[in-house]
Amino acid sequence: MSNLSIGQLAKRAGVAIDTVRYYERNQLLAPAGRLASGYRRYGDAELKRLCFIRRAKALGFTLEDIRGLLSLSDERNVAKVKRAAEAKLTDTEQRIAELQRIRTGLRTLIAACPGHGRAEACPILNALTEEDPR
Amino acid sequence: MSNLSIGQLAKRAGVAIDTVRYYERNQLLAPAGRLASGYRRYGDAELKRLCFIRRAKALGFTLEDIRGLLSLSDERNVAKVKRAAEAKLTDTEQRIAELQRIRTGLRTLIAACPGHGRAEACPILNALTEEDPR
DNA sequence: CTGCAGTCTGGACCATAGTCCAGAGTCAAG
DNA sequence: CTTGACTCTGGACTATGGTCCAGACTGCAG
Repeated sequence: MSNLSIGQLAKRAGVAIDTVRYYERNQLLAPAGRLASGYRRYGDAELKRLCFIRRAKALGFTLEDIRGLLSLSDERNVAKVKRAAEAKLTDTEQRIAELQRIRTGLRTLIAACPGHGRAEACPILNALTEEDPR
Repeated sequence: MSNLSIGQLAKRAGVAIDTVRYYERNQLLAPAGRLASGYRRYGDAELKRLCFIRRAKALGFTLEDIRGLLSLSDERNVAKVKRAAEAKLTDTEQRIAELQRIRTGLRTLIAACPGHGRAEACPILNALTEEDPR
């Protein structure tokens, strides 16, 4: 079992030292122990946990979500973990749909804009300028 | 030409009063003038400008972007406006692709997870827990 | 033993896009 | 004139996810 300083841990997990301490402040990752000097010490379990956090973040989970996932995985409650992943999938799909709506709007405007001439002929400016307080 | 108080302006544009003042602090929207008392007064131009901001935000532009668009539209520089919209489209497409990548990851994990049994059999936890610090 | 790199703490600060507050002053209807 | 609604300012506070800093202490190599 490795016995890592905060700097070594951070390097291995690919995050900043300050981020590790930030996670500790936010109850995501506690050190395995401390030296007499107060220096934090981490083992393999903490390294795995930190990698878990990094990967979950890459999947679009917030730190709040991850706190939940970690407590679930501590409980080894597979059903709850699956439901959390499904909820995050739904959420992700909604975000995609929203962005696609935006994309469609932009494409329409760009396609209709000559890109030169008077501003009055520019549908982008017109679409944005039109009074239409919903 | 209407002569609006900040409250009337905010109501017509469908935003909060504080938001109007926030936009002013951030150089997005200045009042047409002030009464002797210091009360802000707005005309049609400001109402249009505020609606512009609201609509651009709905299209996914940040306030920073919008500051740029507003100065372009002041310039009536259609080519630059079109290029800004195209840049935002590219940006939007990248965000969609990123979320789709996340969605694929989640779907794969969910499909492979039995939803019950031992945590070791849960691919969601395993995928997240695997050591693989890139 | 020296010196430098690493670590400690608490708190300030970053961007984003606001929201809310106190305390004072003002506007307009009745 | 009174009263209630509106507005003024400056600053604090929200959430998210960190980043940076000073000043002090520690660990380790040479």
